[in-house]
Amino acid sequence: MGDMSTIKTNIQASRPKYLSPTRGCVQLWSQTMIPTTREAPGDAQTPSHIFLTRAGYIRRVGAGIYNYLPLAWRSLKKISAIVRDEMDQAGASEMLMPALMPVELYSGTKRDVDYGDLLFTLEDRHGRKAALGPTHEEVITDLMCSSLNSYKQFPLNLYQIQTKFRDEFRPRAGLLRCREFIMKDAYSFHLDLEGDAGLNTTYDKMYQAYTNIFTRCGLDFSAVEAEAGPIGGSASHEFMVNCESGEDTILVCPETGYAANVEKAEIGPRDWSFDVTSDVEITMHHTPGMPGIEGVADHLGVTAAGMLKSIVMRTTEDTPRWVVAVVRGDHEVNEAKVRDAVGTSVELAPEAEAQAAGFSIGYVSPRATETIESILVVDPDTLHDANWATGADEKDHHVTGFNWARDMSTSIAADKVKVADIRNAHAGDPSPRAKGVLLVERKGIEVGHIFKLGTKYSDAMGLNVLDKNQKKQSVIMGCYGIGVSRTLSACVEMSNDDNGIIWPASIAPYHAQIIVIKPKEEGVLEEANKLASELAEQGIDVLIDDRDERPGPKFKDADLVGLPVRFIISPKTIEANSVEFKARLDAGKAQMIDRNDAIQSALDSLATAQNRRIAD
RNA sequence: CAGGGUGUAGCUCAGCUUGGUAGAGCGUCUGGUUUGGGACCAGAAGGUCGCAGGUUCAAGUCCUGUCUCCCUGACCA
Repeated sequence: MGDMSTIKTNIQASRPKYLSPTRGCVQLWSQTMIPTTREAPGDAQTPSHIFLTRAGYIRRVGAGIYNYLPLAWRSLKKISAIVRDEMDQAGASEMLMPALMPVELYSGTKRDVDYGDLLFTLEDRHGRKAALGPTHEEVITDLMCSSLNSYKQFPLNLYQIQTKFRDEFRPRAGLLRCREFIMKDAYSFHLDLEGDAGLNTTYDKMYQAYTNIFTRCGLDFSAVEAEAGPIGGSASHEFMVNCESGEDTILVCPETGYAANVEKAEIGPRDWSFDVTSDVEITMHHTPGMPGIEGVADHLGVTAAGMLKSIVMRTTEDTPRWVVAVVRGDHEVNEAKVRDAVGTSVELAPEAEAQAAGFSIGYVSPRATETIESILVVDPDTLHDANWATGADEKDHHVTGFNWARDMSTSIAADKVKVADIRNAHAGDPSPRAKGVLLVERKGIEVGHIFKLGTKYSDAMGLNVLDKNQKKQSVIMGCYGIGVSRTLSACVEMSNDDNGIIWPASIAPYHAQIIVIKPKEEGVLEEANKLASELAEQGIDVLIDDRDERPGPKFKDADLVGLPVRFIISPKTIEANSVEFKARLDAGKAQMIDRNDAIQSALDSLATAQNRRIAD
């Protein structure tokens, strides 16, 4: 007896995490709800939407609102279990906040305005306004105001897994963008940035926890730098499932692994010089009603890449200063990069005020800064050529043959110009981390986002405590989100073939499917149950397709549902003391294997299914 | 929100131009024949044609309004 339990404990200790730590579950197809369909609904476009619907995981209730049927719910529970496990290990505590909340909570941070129509609001019978939570910064900060009162309580990291509501402008692609969705959101609280109790330590722990979570989910993903918030630096990372059909674009350095969202990606050093000479004379052209780059380029017979685009911005200081940002005509100015170059936050200048200051909006050139007091910021790509087309600083006029050295000698000499990376990066730009290496573009689906919030919410809502020196300090916060339901669909989006879904072992609703051929014949169903029981003993969840159907539809449905391993039991296999076996990953038909090898084949195959994407 | 499309049986769709008894395939149910990659035969159930109003002897079809859902755009887990 004692020996038995010791052995059992050892087996379980060595059992991979994608298997059930206890006995696996065994369920009959005929006794659950798996409404597969031959045809996709007309409104489904993306693979995850089509297959999750066809394979009987989800059904649409309204725009961006879905039923999670038993299969989907099993997968979602498995994802949630992984999330909980890793969050708990990283020192976070789970709790649950309400989805319904008084709207006044949001007016404190002005997010009722910032969020705008994205916030679902409703009225109760007394005419009081309420909101359905899109995230919970306000609720938890409010809670902390009354519960957090000593520096000794830090650091603190709380999370929940809960349904969120966002009145999206356009819900789409099944579970990928919903109005009601399941999210894990965590919030951490600190008094310092550095040190064991500091935000940065917790942030790094969350980064590692997220890496563990998505690895355990069997996803091919990248952690990428995202646009930083109020703190600056690399204070924000997005976790992207790599997938061609993703709507986010990221840029990757193939050499160093540096990866960033396009809006954030830095561009490596580029050669530049103001002293490029040219014989071409500067010439004025009449270009009536052509403020846009494309029209003018056409009219002047140049390409957009041969033009300079000068965007008038201003700082958001108390006494704003003008900023003229110059990039090549085919590039886009990146506001955050201009902010970093200027050293203070900037915004696009309101047209009327810029006009009043003397800027001919739509026809501005770098030369405007010679007469109007302003900061000139220039992208290096505008500085290795000498013959530019650009605005003439006069309504309805452009010039060709502009030459920095010749036509702006005073400003340049006076060192009034800043040369900096101020444009959006593109594939083919130099990597910021490795010399001579070019950035490569990839598509992804954002499933997680970690963020250093700083004191934005604590300041807005008065969350502060006394520190060791009895000084009042604003609490520093971080927040960490995972789209649980989106993770499910992102996985399908990433991993499918013409016949259906291909799950990794860890988040498949069941690990294995047993197809029973001729279940009504004597002993067949019994043999299936016996095999299922043996598999369950190993922590494998089993779905037995016991329906009295012909084999064809059962095979098709099995492909659709996409469980990693499949057994087929029939009078034939029983007679031969064998069983048919097929991994979902393998092409072709099932192979006859010895009945005694069944369990080992399943275990091996599950390991392959789980690890293949990570190996890639 | 802007632009484009859509709504007829549980699902996929035809019928609308040219108004006249509500259709097909799949699925479901019954009986029979079948049983290894979405079988066959016979039968059955199932729709106030998104909703409201109008034109007409007569509207799924024409007109007006309204709603739904989908696709393309800025935002986001």
